[in-house]
Amino acid sequence: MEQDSSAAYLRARSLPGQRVTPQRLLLLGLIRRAQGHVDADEIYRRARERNPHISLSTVYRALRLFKKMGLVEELHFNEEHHHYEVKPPSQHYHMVCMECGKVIEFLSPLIGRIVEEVNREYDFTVTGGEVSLVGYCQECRSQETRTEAKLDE
Amino acid sequence: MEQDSSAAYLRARSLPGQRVTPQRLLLLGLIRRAQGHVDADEIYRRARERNPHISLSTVYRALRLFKKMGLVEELHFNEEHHHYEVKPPSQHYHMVCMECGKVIEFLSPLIGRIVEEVNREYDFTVTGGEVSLVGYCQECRSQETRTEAKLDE
DNA sequence: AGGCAATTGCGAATCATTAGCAATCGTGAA
DNA sequence: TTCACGATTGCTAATGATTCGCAATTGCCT
Repeated sequence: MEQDSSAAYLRARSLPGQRVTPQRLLLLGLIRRAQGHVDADEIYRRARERNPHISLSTVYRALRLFKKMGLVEELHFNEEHHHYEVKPPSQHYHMVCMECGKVIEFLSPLIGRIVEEVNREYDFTVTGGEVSLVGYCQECRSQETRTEAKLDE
Repeated sequence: MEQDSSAAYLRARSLPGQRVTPQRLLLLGLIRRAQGHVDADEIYRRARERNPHISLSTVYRALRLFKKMGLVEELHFNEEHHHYEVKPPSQHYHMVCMECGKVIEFLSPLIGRIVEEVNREYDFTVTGGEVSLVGYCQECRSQETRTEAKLDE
């Protein structure tokens, strides 16, 4: 089952000395099966359903490790906290609705072209990246109940 | 002088009831003249040189206001804190070197094409966005002293 | 000039994330 | 298979960035 395949997966890309623990297996499994991006707290919440004693520190440590191992990608939306997703579920990018917060994923061959261009023009070796567009989705655009929030209120 | 032009600039786009204060003028002036992106702490440091009593809260409040007014753009790099820059100094994007942290700005007409594509394909009205590529710059790529930092060390 | 609401400064609060440390548990060698 | 050592965990406390609460100021409209 998935636990096993994660174990092999993890072990295969571990650096020497790195251990495969049940916590890491659980967390990686959760992120893998979480169709899309999740934040640390969501992962923590789901992990506790399976292992009520798991610690938030462990979640953060695992995320940091997975990121360093290249297994997951850290995303920076408009918010104060980060989101994570397995990498690469094919290179895709995000579009966030400023009204309802919905995140739509998209992909475009043009992005590969941009990366090439940057590599060439600026002599920079691009290893990853993020494209986050913001705007309004169709639903939110149609309802004119766009209550403009004042700053201090 | 710049103070005055900023005053006119600010007043012109203020909502009714919004005030033009010396603090806001100072802060906006600093961001405008800060060729490129700066973070809140850097702005605070520079602002104190001119007004030692200015408060960090005021800096954050002004940034939030300027962002809401559309005067500055908030950038999310790999870090825990945000960066800001005046908007739009022409639509451009960023490339961060993972080794030395240098940020290179670039622009590409392809990005406009992506936005159009997204608008069309997903019925999403894009109002802004961010493209952050990461990789290694030429200098860091050449020095093979790429000391790989272990996670816990 | 005068008054009221917007803004400031300060300190404390909050939120996400990280660090310290003793107890535990994978794992490679015997 | 067992052992021992070091990697990892789970606490809890610390940190760093950002926001809040509130009394004191101060733009700005009349």
